[in-house]
Amino acid sequence: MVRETKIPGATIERIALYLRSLEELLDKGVPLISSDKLASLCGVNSAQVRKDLSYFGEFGVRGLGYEIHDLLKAIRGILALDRPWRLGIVGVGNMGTALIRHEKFFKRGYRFVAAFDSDPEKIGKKLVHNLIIQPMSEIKKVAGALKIEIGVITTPSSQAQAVADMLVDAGIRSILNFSPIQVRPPKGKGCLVENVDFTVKLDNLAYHLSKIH
Amino acid sequence: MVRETKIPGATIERIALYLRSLEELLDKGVPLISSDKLASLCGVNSAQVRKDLSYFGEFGVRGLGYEIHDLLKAIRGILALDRPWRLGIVGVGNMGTALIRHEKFFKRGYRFVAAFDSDPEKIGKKLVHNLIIQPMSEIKKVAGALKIEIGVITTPSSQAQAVADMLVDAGIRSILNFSPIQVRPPKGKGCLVENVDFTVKLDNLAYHLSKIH
DNA sequence: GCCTGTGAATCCATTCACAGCT
DNA sequence: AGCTGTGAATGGATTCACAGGC
Repeated sequence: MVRETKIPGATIERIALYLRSLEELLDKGVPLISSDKLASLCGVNSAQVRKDLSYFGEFGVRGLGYEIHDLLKAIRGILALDRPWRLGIVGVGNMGTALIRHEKFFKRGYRFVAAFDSDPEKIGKKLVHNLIIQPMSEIKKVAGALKIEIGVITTPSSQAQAVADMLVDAGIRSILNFSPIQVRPPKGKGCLVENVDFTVKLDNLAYHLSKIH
Repeated sequence: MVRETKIPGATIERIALYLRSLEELLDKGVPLISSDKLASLCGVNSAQVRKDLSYFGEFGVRGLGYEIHDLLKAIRGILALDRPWRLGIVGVGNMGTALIRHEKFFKRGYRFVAAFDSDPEKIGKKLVHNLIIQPMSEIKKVAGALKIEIGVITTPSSQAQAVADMLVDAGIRSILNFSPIQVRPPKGKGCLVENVDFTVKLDNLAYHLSKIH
């Protein structure tokens, strides 16, 4: 039963992965899956799947496997995706626009409730229904009024740290940073930061490619 | 001296991170840095920095620290960023465009030499100098002719796996996948895949936020 | 005194292997 | 027979702590 004893960070990441495969399976009408099948879909070991899930409870049936519908519901509960999350995005360039248009976000409960940019040309532009680009000076006011929970940074890297500071100052405790610098949260304020630095992934590929030959 | 004995994957990722901080420091004119300072810039332990670097040689001076210019050169050598890498991108939507315009890529030696899309409307459009959108049917021919080394997938997720298969079929052995499904390389062909699934990172934030309350 | 490089110790994560349920 | 749930074993990665050089 939902033991709160030190759940590995890697487990949470994988659970999010299982969610994706399970959603797909349910769409295809598959009702049941074994840890073995799910594992190979996600490219992990089957004991890993079972152990990961076991941190949160017993969701399977011995001899049968997991009822996909139920497991999905359980995972959505675990990841707190059974309720909407309110996002504010800073930096409406190509990357920002791509994220806002990303249909999968909405499906999973992530709602962009505000968008900010420093370019005066862009202020006032409507992105989608209800979402109008506002100046960055409004962040503090808007974040409070709209109860923004997660701040997304898609500015050039030169602005990224300053934007992070503004977000934290506005009371936001969770940041997803897409700019290719490591954003550090102001110490103390207990702000979570996830850096999505894909240039690092590219460097990884380059390294491994150069080893192969 | 460059011992090839099992270098942890995490070490490579961090070395790429150090590279970013060091580039910034050099721009600022800082000539020297200690493992301690570099560590806190990157949010890691200082012993970690030293151990990571020690896998590849001895780059520091006891009592002083690391000469940034030299260390940068060494790291670029380690990550094989001392030569250009030829990329092909498939899917020229907002995300693809954002990547192509990303100035940091070019600076680090990554060159987009070809772009593909399935939308007939987009075929023939010029993105930047020399880069014209081609139909996906051309992937195999073009990949060989232009010696594409890394394939970047920025299509909708429904197309991602099929595109990956096409890339591998075209002889590409390295894929960076931005679509929010886990792309699996066709078994056997020794193809490296890095998945940049930022929806997973968001799920992570949601999970941790919900714990804090 | 300052700071690197590294074996040893610790911590964390993955995998094995099997008891137990259906 | 089939498959889950989990302690025990293994394997990796991080951190400690200190010898050694500037």
